[in-house]
Amino acid sequence: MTGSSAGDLPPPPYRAGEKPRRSLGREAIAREALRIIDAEGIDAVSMRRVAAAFDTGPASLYAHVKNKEALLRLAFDLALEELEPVPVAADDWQAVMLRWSLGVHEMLQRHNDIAKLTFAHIPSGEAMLESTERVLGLMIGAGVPPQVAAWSLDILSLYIGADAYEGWLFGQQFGTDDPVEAEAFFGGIKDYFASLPADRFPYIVGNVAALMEGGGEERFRFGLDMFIAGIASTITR
Amino acid sequence: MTGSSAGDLPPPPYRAGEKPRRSLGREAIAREALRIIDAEGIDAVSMRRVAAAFDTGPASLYAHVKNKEALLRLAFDLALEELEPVPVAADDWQAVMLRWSLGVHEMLQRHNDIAKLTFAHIPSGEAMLESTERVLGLMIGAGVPPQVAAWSLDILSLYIGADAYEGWLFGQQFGTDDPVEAEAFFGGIKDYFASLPADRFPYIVGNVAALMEGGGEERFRFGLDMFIAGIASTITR
DNA sequence: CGTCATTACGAACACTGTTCGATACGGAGC
DNA sequence: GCTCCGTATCGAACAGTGTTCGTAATGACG
Repeated sequence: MTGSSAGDLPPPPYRAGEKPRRSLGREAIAREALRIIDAEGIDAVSMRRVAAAFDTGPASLYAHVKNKEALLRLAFDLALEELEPVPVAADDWQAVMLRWSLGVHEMLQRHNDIAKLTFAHIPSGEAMLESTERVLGLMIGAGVPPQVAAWSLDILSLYIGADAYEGWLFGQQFGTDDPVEAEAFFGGIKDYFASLPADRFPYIVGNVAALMEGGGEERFRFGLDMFIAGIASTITR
Repeated sequence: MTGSSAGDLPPPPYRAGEKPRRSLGREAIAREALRIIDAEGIDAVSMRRVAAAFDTGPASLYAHVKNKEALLRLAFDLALEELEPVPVAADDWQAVMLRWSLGVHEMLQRHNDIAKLTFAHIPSGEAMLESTERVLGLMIGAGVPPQVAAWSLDILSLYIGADAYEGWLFGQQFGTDDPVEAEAFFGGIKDYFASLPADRFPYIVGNVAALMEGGGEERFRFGLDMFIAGIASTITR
């Protein structure tokens, strides 16, 4: 792994004023937070819990991190760094965009409910900036109007994060590891839909299967494909 | 300690003289929670706060509501009820869908950060069921494959909720009422983008305006239009 | 040596959601 | 009239939370 605190780039706005003090502090703390997120989820991250990993109290963290919110953002940035960079020489922007989206989605799923931190995150961190730059360039180069390209990137990020978060919430409702209970949960919803009066809700009752099937990766892929196709349709030639 | 009967302490604190006992019922509690959400946001809703509106303690609520989570869901369902029903006689499904989406979006924005409760909510409540039934019927009737229609409704709901939530978060970052601070916030991001090395990030630096402009209603409408057009393109004839 | 900013951290504050146990009350049965 | 019971009420407390304060230790610089 390269130097983790490479500093060619200006620091993101929320880090303005923080000192790049050399101490085993900030990065180690953020990494511990990410570890807890992976193992037990965001709600398990508390200042006391993180501090306990260093055999100290919560007050010790505030010398390195302004907030709990800042700590979580740091942990999120850490997770962002493990995204594969978008290949430089690629030219098929639709394939690149699809692949990049799936990569982000997978990364979010790898880190438990970290998708919750996705919202309202201005892209920051080198990896994210480079991906944005590359995909933006590919789209504009292919003839997508810049405004459309910019908005599309926003919406795409929103969609990826929201789907990953919803997916986690769904997996939370039943034990993901217990297929029996999972079936009971899904079966319950299914039965509820099916039990509706068919004269008032004919389409719901008649399409219970379609409403329930493929709620996971398949649906995500469908939305992705349709969205990318929509972007492509804005190219005027 | 048995000291409770040490002296003649006859006055029952709450029942003294008059009966301030409000009709503490489930609906009243949920309505108060929604009122607090509207006024100060979800994080301001605490059991003590809600209970205080009825001049009592938090324990009193648990006779009517299982959880704080259940309380919030009740409040959310209350907000859902104020959605206008989808007109029965409509036939242009794209117009209906657009109008319905905008209506939901507006409702979410009316209720502060209530969009946070959108995720992983299986459509429940009569209003939501009827909307689902109607829009589903319109799409399928127009030739949209049932699976596409079902997925589209899911994704559409996800998009509406996520955009509303992100919009609230953005409005939270700066005081919505203080345009000076707002400008400072946006200016900060803008400057950060603009300060990136132009040789490494030419497209970001060259499209700062497009990346920042119209982050609100305009972008939401754009995504909506594109998504609906995408659904329409799946109709085979 | 002293100076001084940075880091460490015990203690405390003001909260949070939730549970327990003891009350009070409205009706049903006698 | 009366007891009896299930429900409603709610003070008190528990185990947490994020954060601040004051103080002690640390280490670089002159």
